[in-house]
Amino acid sequence: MPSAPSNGFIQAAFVILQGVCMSASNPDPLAKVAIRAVGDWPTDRVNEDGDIILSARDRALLRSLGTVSRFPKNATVYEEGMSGTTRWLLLDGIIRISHVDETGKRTILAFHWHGDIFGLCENGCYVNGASAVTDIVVVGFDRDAMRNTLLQTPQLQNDILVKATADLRLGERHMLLLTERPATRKFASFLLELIRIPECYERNTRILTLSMSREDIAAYLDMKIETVSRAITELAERKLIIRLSMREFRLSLASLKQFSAA
Amino acid sequence: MPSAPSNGFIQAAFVILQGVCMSASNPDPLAKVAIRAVGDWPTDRVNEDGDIILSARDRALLRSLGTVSRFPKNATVYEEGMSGTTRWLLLDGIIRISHVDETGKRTILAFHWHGDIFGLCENGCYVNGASAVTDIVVVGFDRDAMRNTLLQTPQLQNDILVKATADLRLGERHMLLLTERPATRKFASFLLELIRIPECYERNTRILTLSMSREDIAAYLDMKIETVSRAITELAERKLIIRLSMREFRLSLASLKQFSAA
DNA sequence: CGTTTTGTTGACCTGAATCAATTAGGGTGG
DNA sequence: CCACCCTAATTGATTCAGGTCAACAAAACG
Repeated sequence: MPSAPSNGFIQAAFVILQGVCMSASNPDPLAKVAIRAVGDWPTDRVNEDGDIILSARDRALLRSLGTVSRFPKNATVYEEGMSGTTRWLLLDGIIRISHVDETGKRTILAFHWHGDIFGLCENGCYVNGASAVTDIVVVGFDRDAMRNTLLQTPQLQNDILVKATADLRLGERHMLLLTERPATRKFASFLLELIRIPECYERNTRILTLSMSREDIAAYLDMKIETVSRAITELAERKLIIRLSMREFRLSLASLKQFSAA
Repeated sequence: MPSAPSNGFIQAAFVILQGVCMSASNPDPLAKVAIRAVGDWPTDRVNEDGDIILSARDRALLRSLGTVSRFPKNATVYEEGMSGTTRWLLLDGIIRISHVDETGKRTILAFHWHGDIFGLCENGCYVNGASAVTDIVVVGFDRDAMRNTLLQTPQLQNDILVKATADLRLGERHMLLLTERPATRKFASFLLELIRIPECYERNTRILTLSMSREDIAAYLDMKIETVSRAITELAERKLIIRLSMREFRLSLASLKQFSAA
């Protein structure tokens, strides 16, 4: 059976959480099983939330195949270089995927939300680290069991392929973000990426909620926290955003888009 | 039947090439059909060249499904925003995938070599442009025909999924490259990426051949051509590379790796 | 409340962009 | 084969956006 995480540290986090979180939250987290494909897909494949439409049978398959774990904010799901082949599906909360280079600089390669799959490995080791930005609920799948299942359920495998393709596109968008300049424009474009995530943006009130710290944003955009801070200040001065709190802004969507495209 | 490209310009390039190149090269280009997954994969899935091991039946399927086209150096396969849903498999030569932003800046999101698949689209339009760095041979697949085929051949679909996963990793590596600094170190790491591509690097002689211009390199690394040039000069001065010609260097692998990790 | 962490602001400095001038190659036709 | 042209690449001088270092303010936490 798949994968209670095999590393001692993670084991601990897992066990602690069984106690800490389990009671406080959804008694059947697997009810939430969904795979999300951000982007523009034919409506027969993806519902209005961006979730790929799974058959009852495929949902049941995923449920039977996976093992649920919970981690608290800032816990490590796995570390870079750690051996392991579990693939993870995020049910709830936010994950950051990060890489630390030889000089010690940390880069965040992606944030993930519900319905995202993560856990890239090479030679049986994770190539990046994954840690929780907020409290999270994940499902772990044994890589080989998953592969065997996919080979027997072509439609589900196709859904995963659509997901991978969507993630390729997201990677491209992140790359383009990294090359944007000046810094304020880059940050504005980052905000516009976030409004695509329902968990972050309330359409009616136009309130965007940053769930991550300035440090995480800086690591995602390849900037320094001071520069992020200055970018926020400049956008506020130009009245493109209104600060409601440290991590909540009301956006002037049209002007932001115009500024971002300038 | 799949997809002679529907756009007039491409049609023209295609037709011209039927005459110009067809005779000068492999009479059966489809013999080369292969899908490549760069990275470290179990040896039962990928051969020593990095090509995914396809069954004779799956290779035959791909051949029957695809239409071969040829394009000369610098020709456009498709333009950003162009409508079309053909997915392409590159058989020979080098392709650049590029995006032009609102300010006119061109970013190269990827270079592709034999065995790579390209042609991401959203809402029936290509999200980036693809053009030939060298003369190329490609196979075009109709998206829907391809999808139907994949649903009926789980093993082939799994191979494509492995390919997509490999490309996700390549995207991450590109992202990390973009965040490297200073510029000379970034460029050194770029050279180390290229030695993974058999077409670019001759192991015995340690000669690396850049098939693309300084301009392309700059667009891929998010630098200016002057900065690329200065980086090359610095690496040569430090004796980490020896210039053999404008686009050929002999590498001091160990010192380059050390420098790149500094 | 005091303490610690997180975020902001200011002053200064540096590495890459910019602008400008050459130089080297590659291709063409005489 | 060489002279010419045109493009690609290099080098130099200067500027500037963002990094760095340092002080401070504002939340979060116990």
